[in-house]
Amino acid sequence: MNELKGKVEILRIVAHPVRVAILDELSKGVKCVSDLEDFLEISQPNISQHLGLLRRAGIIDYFIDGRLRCYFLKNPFVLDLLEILRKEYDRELPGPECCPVTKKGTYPGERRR
Amino acid sequence: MNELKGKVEILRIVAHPVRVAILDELSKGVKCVSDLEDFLEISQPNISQHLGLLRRAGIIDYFIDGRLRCYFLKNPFVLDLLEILRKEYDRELPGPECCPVTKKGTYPGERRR
DNA sequence: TTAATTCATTCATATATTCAAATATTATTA
DNA sequence: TAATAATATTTGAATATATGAATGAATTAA
Repeated sequence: MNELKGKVEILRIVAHPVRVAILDELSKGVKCVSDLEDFLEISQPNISQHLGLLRRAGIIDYFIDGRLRCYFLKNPFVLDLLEILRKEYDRELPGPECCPVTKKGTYPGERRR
Repeated sequence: MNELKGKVEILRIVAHPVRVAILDELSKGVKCVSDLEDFLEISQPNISQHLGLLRRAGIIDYFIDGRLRCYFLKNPFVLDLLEILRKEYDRELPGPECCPVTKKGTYPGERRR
């Protein structure tokens, strides 16, 4: 799970509005599928598909409680991801004026001759 | 850029190995396209397409220096994202045994009757 | 002006994703 | 054992994405 490649794959899986909503909800605690049904506005089979994707990617897992499947978060990287998804970003980055050398030894802003 | 929706869209754009590589490189400083060509193993037109995507998403921008286009990072959320992509995660999350109530008032682990 | 450099755009094709609809599975309850 | 509840799987159609190939600016150098 530590190589970049694996994390990019996780990113790809997470990068869907419904799946982010599911993960955000799971970050508050264990939920069964019908809990999720209550607050997502999509069909149960569709929810199930998203859960399957997330589970096969190792992002979530479940245990069985009676006839409920109780899903929970399993992946610490995703927790950090959720955190920055919730964070406020008010400004853009400072411009590049201060920055390093490009290929041929020019500095940004400096005109090559 | 602050609503969740926009960030999920950014995630979707970033979630590609080549684009992560580009962004990681840009996080070190301004680079022109031919700098990127040197260390990515894909064709220039393909690099250009990825740059175009990233630019249209507001993630990067460029200034012109002679005949070079010097690209730089523009989005602070993406900086945080790159940071957690580089971070080490050695353990899984603790299990759910400690956790909140599911829909019908059962506790995880507790059997419903 | 011509040629070279640097980068972008367009197009075609292969592949992947999304979602709905129908159906299946599994555990519990009657 | 049959019925029900909770959830999963499969299939298929629409759409989106990825990438290579070819081509097209724009700028600069000769």
